[in-house]
This record gives sequence, structure tokens and C-alpha cells, in this order.
Amino acid sequence: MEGYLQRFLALYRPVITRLNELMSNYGITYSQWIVIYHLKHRGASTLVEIAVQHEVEKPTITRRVKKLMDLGIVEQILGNDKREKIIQLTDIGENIYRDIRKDITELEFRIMENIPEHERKIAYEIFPKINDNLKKERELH
Amino acid sequence: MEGYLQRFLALYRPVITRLNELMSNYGITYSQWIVIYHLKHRGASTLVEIAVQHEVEKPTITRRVKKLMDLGIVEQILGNDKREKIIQLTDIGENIYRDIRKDITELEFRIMENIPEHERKIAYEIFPKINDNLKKERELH
DNA sequence: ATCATTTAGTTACTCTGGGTAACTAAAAAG
DNA sequence: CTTTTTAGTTACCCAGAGTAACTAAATGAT
Repeated sequence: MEGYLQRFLALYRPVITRLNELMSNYGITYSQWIVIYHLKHRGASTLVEIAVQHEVEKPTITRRVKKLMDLGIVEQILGNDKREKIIQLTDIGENIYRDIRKDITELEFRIMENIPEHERKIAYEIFPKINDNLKKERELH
Repeated sequence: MEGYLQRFLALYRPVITRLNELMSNYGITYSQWIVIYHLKHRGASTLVEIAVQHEVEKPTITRRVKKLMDLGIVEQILGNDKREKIIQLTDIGENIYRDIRKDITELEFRIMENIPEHERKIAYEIFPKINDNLKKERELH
């Protein structure tokens, strides 16, 4: 199975480019969408929670959130711990989520149309397995 | 199958980071490896041939090749068309290819260890299908 | 043969996106 | 009450790629 990773990586740019094209209709990029998606599914969160979940550094999330606040897509709510910045989707954010979610689902449908359901499922479940294996590999540094 | 692309994309950074870590032992990055791999499998090529094959812009290949020439991994050979820059692997390049190929194959083996062969095969074959579908989608712009 | 067009490659500039280090302010631990 | 840890920000830097404008060489067309 030589070249598995190569095939995987070759697909990245076309996919991310297509998604960013789709997102640009809403003034955001895919990396910002990740934050919107997180807030929709996990509810109001701190920046560290988002960073940990998606395995990126804190400054990365600071930047994404700043952009989304400027766009009125997320807003800060106050909690007890004054160090924390808790954010949640605004109404605008909820609407954008729904619209983009619909677009992505349609796109996914189109690009997987000729792939049998059970094959999709297998590929779908392989990704997190590989991710776990990579994490274990990192732990042995 | 909502969230297929999300899972796919979530795997990108861990994979590319691990690969670049591996490549750094040889002084190159994954994007430069693509050129080495191309030359090994397709033989001496022009920059445009490489760019077309991997669907990136010409300046991107100019940069990658410049770096590889500095490292003595590829060299220019002369052809009839004086506009073209035909490059091929040097002996150093051939050795680096073999060493890295071995490392990648071992890495692939480790991160796919607990995934049954037939599942790997299905996932492996899905990538180019999705790529094709995306290309068709682009053509309808 | 000569002039216009196409092609290969380079250069300069810009953008996206992320990481690291150093810092502040607040909370937790001792 | 002092020390340590935690959340977030800022400043700086890097990888990697795209676009536009350009040069030089080859092709095509009259």
C-alpha cells in the first residue's frame, strides 16, 4: 500500500480550495468555520477548549475568534473566571451555520455520489484511527 | 455521512507535520519530496511537466527545484528547447529517495497497522475518485 | 523571411495559516 | 500571602502557495 499518504495529501489542496471558495460567499474561511462548527456542537466555549479540541495553539484561536467577532458571528458572554473568554454563536452566526452546513452537505453529496455507501463508511472511520495511531507515535517521540 | 470532509481535513495537519519532521532529517520538506518522487517515477522532467502533474503553479515548482538544486539533490540537463529546464535526480538524490522512501513506508505501516488490508484498499481508491469528482465540479465552474 | 503569438521559466508581491516566545492578569495551590 | 499555574494576547517568524508582470525562446501565419 505504498503511497497511501501521498494520495491522501494530494487531495488536501483541491478540497480546501473548494471549501474556501464556498465559504468566501459568507466572508469566512474554512479555518474559521471550524470554530463556528465547534460552538454549534459543543455550545459556548472558552478559547482554550476550542484550541485543545482541535489541537492548535492558542494564538491561532485568538485570531480566528477575533475575525468572527468582527463579523458579528460570535459574541462573548461573561463567566465567573475573569481570565476566560467564553464565546457563543450570535443569531447571525446560527444562520450562517445553517446555510454553510447545507452547502457543505450538498458538496459532500456531489463529490461522493459515485462511491458506494459502505465504502464511504470505511474511509470515514479510517481517518480517526490513523489520527490515533499518529498520536501514539508522537507520544513515543 | 455528514462531516466526511471535516474528518478528512482534521487529519491533514498531523500527517503533514509528522512527514515534515521525518523529512527534516534529510534537510527537505514534504513539498520538495513531491518533486523528488516525481523525478524518480517519471524520469527527467521539465518544470512545467511537474507543475501540471501536481496541479500547482509554475513559481511553486521554481522554488522547490531551486532548493533541491542548492542541496545537490537534482541537476539540470540540456535539451534542444532552450526555454526548458530539464532536471533529474543526482546520485545524492537517488540515495535520499531510497532512504526517505524506506522511512515513509515504515511510517505508513505503523499508522495503518490496525486497519484491515481491504479497508485500506478501499480508502486508498476513494481518494482519486473524490479528486476526479472535484475536478468535474470545477469544470462546471 | 518576418512579425505575431505562444510557451517555459523567473521575479516580486501578497495572502493564508500556523507556531514560538514573551508577556499580563487572574485564579489556584502551598 | 506568596508562588505557581492558567487563559489569553501580542509580536515576530516561517512554510507554502497564488497572481501579475516580465524575459527569452520557439512556433505559426502570412
